Amino acid sequence: MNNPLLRKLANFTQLSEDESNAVNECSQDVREFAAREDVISQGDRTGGVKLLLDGFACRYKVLEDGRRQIVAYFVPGDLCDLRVFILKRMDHSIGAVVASKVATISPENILRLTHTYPTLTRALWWSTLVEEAIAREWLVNVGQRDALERTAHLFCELLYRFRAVGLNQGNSCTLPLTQVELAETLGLSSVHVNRTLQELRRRNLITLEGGTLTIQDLDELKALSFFNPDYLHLDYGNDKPRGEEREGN
Amino acid sequence: MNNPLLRKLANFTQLSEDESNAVNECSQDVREFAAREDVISQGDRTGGVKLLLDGFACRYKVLEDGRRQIVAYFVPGDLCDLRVFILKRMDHSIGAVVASKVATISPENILRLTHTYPTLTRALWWSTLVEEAIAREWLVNVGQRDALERTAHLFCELLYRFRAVGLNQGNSCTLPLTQVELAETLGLSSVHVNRTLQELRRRNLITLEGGTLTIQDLDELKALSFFNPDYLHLDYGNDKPRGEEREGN
DNA sequence: GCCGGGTGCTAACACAGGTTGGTGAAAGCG
DNA sequence: CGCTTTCACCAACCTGTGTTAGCACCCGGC
Repeated sequence: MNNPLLRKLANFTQLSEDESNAVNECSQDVREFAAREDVISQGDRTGGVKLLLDGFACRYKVLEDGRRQIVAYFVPGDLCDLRVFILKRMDHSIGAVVASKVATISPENILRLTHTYPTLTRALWWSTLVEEAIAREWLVNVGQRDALERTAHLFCELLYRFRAVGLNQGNSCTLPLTQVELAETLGLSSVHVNRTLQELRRRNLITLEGGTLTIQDLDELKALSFFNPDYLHLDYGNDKPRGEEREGN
Repeated sequence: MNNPLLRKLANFTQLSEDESNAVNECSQDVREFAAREDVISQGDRTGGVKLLLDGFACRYKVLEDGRRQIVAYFVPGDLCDLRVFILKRMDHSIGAVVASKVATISPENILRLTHTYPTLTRALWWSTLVEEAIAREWLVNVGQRDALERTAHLFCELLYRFRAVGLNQGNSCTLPLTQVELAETLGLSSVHVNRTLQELRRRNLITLEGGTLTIQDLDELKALSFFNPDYLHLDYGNDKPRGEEREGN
C-alpha cells in the first residue's frame, strides 16, 4: 500500500480491498509542483479535491499589506475539504513548500466514492473533521500560548501527524520550512522564532537542521506545551500513534 | 419562515418548500440553555448536530492551566459540523453565552436529509465550509493583526453574519460578551481589550453598550482591519449582504 | 436595604516579542 | 568564477501588550 491517504485512514478504520482500490484509482491525476509553487491560489475557481501524495504543502492567506499567515500544513495523505467544489472561489491559497506530488480528485469521483462506499465515506469525513480540529487547535496555539509553548506544540503535532502516515523516523520527521515560514505559521517574527528555536535546543528538547526535526525529549516537549493529542482523533483502540510505540528516547 | 438556518441558507441557494419543511421538522428537539451553561463539553460523547435557534453561543477550548480560547461564535442559524457524530468524543466545548435555544438534529435525521434532498445538502455543506473559512480567518486575525485591527475585524464579521440571518438593526447587532470573553476570543488580555474598545470609540468607529454593538463607520472599520468578506461566501449574485443595502450610516 | 460578586474602567509598571540593521555561510546562477 | 540571493543568526533598541491592583457601579440575593 503506497498511498499515504490509505495509511492515514487506517488510523480510523479498516478499509476493504475494494475501497482501497477505489481510492487508488481516483488518485491517478497527479501533478508535480515545484518548491514554493502555488497548487491553487486565492481567488481561483475551486476545482477537484487536492490530495498531497508526497512532499509538504500549506494553506495560507495574505493580507492586502503583504502579511502572510499559514493556516494549515499538509503532510502526505492530507486532503483538502471533501466539499470544496461547492464554493465558487478559493478564499485562500494552497502552496507547495518543497517539490510535491498532488493528486486532484474530481468532484464526480468524490461523489461516486461517497455514494458507493459507506465505510470509506466515514473515514474521509473523519479526516476532514480532524483537519478542522487541527485548525481550532492552531487558534488556541496562537491565541493562548507563548512563543516557546507555541513552537513546541507545533512540533509535537507534526511528529504525531507524520507518525500517523508512517513517515517518521523514530522521533524525527522532515520539516522543510524556513524560519520565516515558521514565523508565518506561529504568528511570530522570524527573529523571535530564531530565539525560540535556540532556547529549545539549549534545553536539549529538539534539533532542527537540514530540514529534519528531531525531538529529543517528547515527554518534556508535550508537558511544556500542554500538548494533548486528543484533537487528532487517532484510533482510541490503539492509543499510541503508529510507527513508534516507545516515546521519549 | 422563522428558522434562522433557513434564512442563512437563502444566502447560498433557494430551497423548495419540501426542503424547508424537512429542515423545520428536524429542528423540533429544542432545549433551552441558561447563560454560561455548556451545551456540550470537551470529552463528552458526540451526539446529534447542534443548531442554534436563538441566543448566542461559542466553541471554546481550555488548557490544563485554565487559559481559555474561544474558537468560534454561533449566531442563530449556525450549525456545528454536519458530521460530528463520526468522532467519538468532543475535543472542545460548546457553551451558551446568553440564554439560548438549541435544536439537536439526530444523526439519523441528518443522514436522511442528505440522502433525500440534494439542493439542501449542498446548502448545508456550504454552511459548514463557511464555518471552516471563518476559523481560518480567525487564525489570520490572531496571528497577524494587532489588537485594534483584530477587534475591528471581529466586529465587521459579526455584523455581516447577523445581517446574513436578518438579525441586525441597521449597523447594529447584539454582542452579549464581557470584555473578558472578548479577550479570550481575540487572544488579548481583558485590560487591553478595554483599551482597544476605547480607542475604537474615541475614533467614533463603534459604540458598544448594553450588549449591543453599533458600527458607526463600517467603511473605515473595514479599511482599518483589512476586512474582506469573501471568506463568508455570501451570495455572489447579490454582493451586498442581506437586510441592509446601504452601508456606512 | 445591605452585601457580595461580576463587570467596566484606569494607572503604573514589566516584559515578551517586534524592529532594524547587520554578519557570514551556503546555494543557485550567468 | 564571481555575483546575487537566501538563510540562520545576532545585538541593540523599542513598543504593544500583559500584569497587578484598585475603584466605582450595577444587580441579584437575602
